[in-house]
Amino acid sequence: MAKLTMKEIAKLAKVSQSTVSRVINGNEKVNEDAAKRVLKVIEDVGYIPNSAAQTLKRSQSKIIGVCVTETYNPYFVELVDVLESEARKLGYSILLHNSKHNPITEWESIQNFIARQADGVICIPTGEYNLQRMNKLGIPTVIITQNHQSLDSVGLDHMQAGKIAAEKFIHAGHTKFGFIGTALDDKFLGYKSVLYENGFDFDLNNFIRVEEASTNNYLIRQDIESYLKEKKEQLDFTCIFAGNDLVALEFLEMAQERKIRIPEDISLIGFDDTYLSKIMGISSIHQPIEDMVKTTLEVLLNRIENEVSTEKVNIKLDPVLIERTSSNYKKS
Amino acid sequence: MAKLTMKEIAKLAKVSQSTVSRVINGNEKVNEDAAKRVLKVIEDVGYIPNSAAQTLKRSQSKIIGVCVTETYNPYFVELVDVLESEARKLGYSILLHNSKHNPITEWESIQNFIARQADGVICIPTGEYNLQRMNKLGIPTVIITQNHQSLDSVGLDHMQAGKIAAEKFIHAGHTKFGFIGTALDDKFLGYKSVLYENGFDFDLNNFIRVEEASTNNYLIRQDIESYLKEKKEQLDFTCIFAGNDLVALEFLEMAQERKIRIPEDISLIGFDDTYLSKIMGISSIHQPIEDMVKTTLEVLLNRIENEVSTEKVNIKLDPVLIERTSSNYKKS
DNA sequence: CTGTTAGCGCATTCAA
DNA sequence: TTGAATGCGCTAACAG
Repeated sequence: MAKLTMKEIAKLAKVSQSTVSRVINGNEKVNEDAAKRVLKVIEDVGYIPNSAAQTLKRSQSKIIGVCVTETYNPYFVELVDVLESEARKLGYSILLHNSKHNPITEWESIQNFIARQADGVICIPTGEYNLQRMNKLGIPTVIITQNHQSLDSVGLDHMQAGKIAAEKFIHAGHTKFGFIGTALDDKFLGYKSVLYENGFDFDLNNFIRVEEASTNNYLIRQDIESYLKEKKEQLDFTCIFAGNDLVALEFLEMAQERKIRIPEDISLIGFDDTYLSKIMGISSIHQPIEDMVKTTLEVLLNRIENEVSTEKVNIKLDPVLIERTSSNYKKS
Repeated sequence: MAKLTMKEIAKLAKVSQSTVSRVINGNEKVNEDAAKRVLKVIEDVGYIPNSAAQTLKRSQSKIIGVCVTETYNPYFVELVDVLESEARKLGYSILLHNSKHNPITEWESIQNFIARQADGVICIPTGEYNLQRMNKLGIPTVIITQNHQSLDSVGLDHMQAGKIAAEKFIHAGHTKFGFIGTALDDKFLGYKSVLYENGFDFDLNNFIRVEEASTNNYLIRQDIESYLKEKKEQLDFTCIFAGNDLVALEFLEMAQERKIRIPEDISLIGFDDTYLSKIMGISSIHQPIEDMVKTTLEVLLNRIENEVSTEKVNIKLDPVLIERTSSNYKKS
């Protein structure tokens, strides 16, 4: 099946090539009879318009470039999944890239999106590295799952998530608090602030630091082990909030190996509410993926369609704690 | 940053547009001085060639369309991940679609790939539905993770996987065998055949049927529950091989709830060797993802570059059993 | 309502 | 070595 062009369809249907274009795009009036003929030929030969040509002509590709940082976390997988199906409903295809937390790769991806004339970009940034450049791109871009003032963004209120976790722990009667995650995380800030407001202290010795780059079980485990080694296996907290479910999971496994009971000895709350937490019975803070995706797409399409460069939009969605067994324990 | 074209680069560098094209593509000789100027301008203004135009002109898009059936199974996620990074190394971008096991969606995706002038297609088919049509597409296509004689394919030897599981169980002293998975699965055939060869019978009452469409924990669980109900909660086997890790996981959870000990009461082997099995300690049959992806890409690129329509290639890779605790038990 | 024409941005042939 | 000219497949303005 050699590739057919409109010209050939036109010849077969005995009309001009522009008429074929008209019936395909269906905006202008075409003689009913001619239209039928054209449609039949298209059907018969299985003609599909060349979108490279359309893109060139229309200066519009109907492509959205999506760049994520990893797919190890099931949360991102679901995000991409929803993104793809929602975008498809709106007539867009997804060009998917995975930066693997590498800013250089990220930038290459963005360049690729530009080269391919993507109408818009949705990005989970690797950090601040490329944000400025992205801003000057001249292509609508929205950040998802995070908030950055310099660009349109829709994320979760991470600060609020931390607060919710802290409140839960405080209400359950805990007095010694732990945190496990990356160094710079609004969740930690929110967590800590609620502790202070309630007269508690956060002891930095109870911060188990996980590297940004620790994106798989094994690496996270190493971070935990090295913490334990440093602390001579002594844990001085009765509850802990984890920056994401992967981290929560590894903490849980580590605890089980050491006969630390969850939640009796240590209560645990994770983040993302992926099925990892579901299968392991880990309480977790839920991110509304569908909402987030739909909102993101709305913001993006709005930028694509009305290029009025109004102020940046920064939307923060609300987190919800999903309670499971890992935090189901009240201190006397 | 308005979008720049070659023409404008040419003007800025005081050369003709074709010269700019020459220095970018670098095949033809260009005056060294002029080349330098062009490169500088490109660098300065951040020019990126419009690949829609290139695609149109070259009849080559450097896009590979990838259509998977789901991303719920982490195995597919990893597959896509590796696919993307390997394809990128080879200068290709991935257009990713998710058919969600719907043949209509699948066909739409393929059409989209054609419209976008994809140079090749890699597909995990939803079934036999679109295979014939795909074959007549005139665009190189290879099936991954499955084998179909009518198209190029690279998959695992599922039959062999079933055999390995059966052998393991037989050697461990089992005499009553179970299987959980979809109805038509070569793994089951392999499994059964080894049982027969060794003088055992497979009792179809021990086949827990999971629907093809049961692609998440909840649906799988329903299939299991309805089986248990039918059998009045009586399980007449001491070992079971699961068609994939998700299914194995649900079986495990169901068993735990019912105080059925794994592996003491029932030994379990899963399939795919995803991290689900790793975190749950489920023995599982490993699929060599990297091998599979690289081989697939090799086959595909070979088709793209030399359109010699030789015989179909059907490659079957070897499965390997990764033993964990869920099968670590010898019947006396 | 329809055909002719121009041109999107680029690679490439042909002259110079 | 280089510029001018052509055309990839399509949309859209224009003239009929």
